[in-house]
Amino acid sequence: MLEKVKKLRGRPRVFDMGEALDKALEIFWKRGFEGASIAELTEALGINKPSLYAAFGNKEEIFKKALSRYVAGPVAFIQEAVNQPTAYEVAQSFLTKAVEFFTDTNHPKGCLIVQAALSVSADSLLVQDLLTKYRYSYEQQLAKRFEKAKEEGDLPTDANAETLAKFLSTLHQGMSVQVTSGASNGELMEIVEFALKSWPRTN
Amino acid sequence: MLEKVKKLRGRPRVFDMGEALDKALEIFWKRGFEGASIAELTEALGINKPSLYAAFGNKEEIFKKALSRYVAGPVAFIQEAVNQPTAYEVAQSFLTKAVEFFTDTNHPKGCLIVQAALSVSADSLLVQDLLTKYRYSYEQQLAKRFEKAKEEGDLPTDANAETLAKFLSTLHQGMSVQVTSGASNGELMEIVEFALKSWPRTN
DNA sequence: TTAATAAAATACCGAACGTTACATAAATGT
DNA sequence: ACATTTATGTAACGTTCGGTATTTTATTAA
Repeated sequence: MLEKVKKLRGRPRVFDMGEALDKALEIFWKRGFEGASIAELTEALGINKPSLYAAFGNKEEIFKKALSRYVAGPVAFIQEAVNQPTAYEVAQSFLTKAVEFFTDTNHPKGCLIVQAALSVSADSLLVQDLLTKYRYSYEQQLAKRFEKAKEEGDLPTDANAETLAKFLSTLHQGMSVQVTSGASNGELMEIVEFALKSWPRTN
Repeated sequence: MLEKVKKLRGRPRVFDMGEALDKALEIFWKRGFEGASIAELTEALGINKPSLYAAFGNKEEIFKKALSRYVAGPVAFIQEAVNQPTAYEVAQSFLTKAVEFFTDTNHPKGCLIVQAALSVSADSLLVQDLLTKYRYSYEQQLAKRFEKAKEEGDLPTDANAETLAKFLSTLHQGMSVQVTSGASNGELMEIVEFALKSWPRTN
């Protein structure tokens, strides 16, 4: 069994980079990109500003690296949803898992990608745009899955895959707002149940 | 016909306060509460900082006064929706007018109350909370209207007025995010049409 | 003509912002 | 032992932040 710790030269880092990024992620999640200050980040991480900059780069780069952890970890449930056997189950899985995620008390409420840079100053338009593109790419994953469902006869041929995907995406984004405003798991689940009533099926 | 302009003492104000608030509103609408800087506000208004502070107070008070114009003007369509004769028409009016409003090119896209203070620093939690309460009060207006619809036999007795209201509210908030991300009037209208398919009716 | 009033313009306040120079400490390679 | 490498802590950088003290200007009342 190989030891992965190859001894590095120089003074050893006193903090774990992964843990540090997770803490930074939590701050960005709560405060948004601009609402999170470098001072708040370094305080939460227990390190000094030069250490933060040396390890991760400037604020935008710290955010992007925290975002990578977010999409690799918490948000991976989207893949799980897309892999469901039927379009209905894809939609149901996507929405219910989103609700579970949003109301999980182990991390800040709501969705980082939805909220972290919705309204920003002119300095942060690149970050705003980055998150917009992330949202769209997730929506497109759903749309492609529903196109496949039409080919498989699982959705009616007159169903609009893009509209269904955008409908789910819109509900998801709205629920993210709702949960940060205090909506409960139960309330959101009722919304999900109602929203799925009109889901198109072939039989 | 009485002249309303009673001559005031002192140097006359060179800007119109209503117009100034409307311009401030537009900045807050685009940038959010924290994303809008006093410098950007004064530049847009064409006045100096002391004039702004003397006329309206500090940043939070300027925001609140701009917000008052927003709820009295653009957002008045909610009253119109609630006054529709049936629950279905209430929902339809609410969503379609929201889409028209969101995509109106005469002002920034999306909803100020949804977006202006979703993710903020610890300094602006009061503003964040204020907007959350506004959202909830609008949702409650819808819920009360649907309770009335149940009494009138316009909605099934087993319908949950709160859930229906929260469903509409969630869609509204999600569409606000969608439109700031580039969604078109047509795309949102398709979502609205789909969302209304499962609306409960008594016959 | 002068006093009183109120807004304008200039110029500044301390604090916080993101970011970095610089000297020091702790490890390894030779 | 000593050079090299890399992270650390302190302390500062220039800029922007929200907010204001002070002086000047424009108007009305007396």
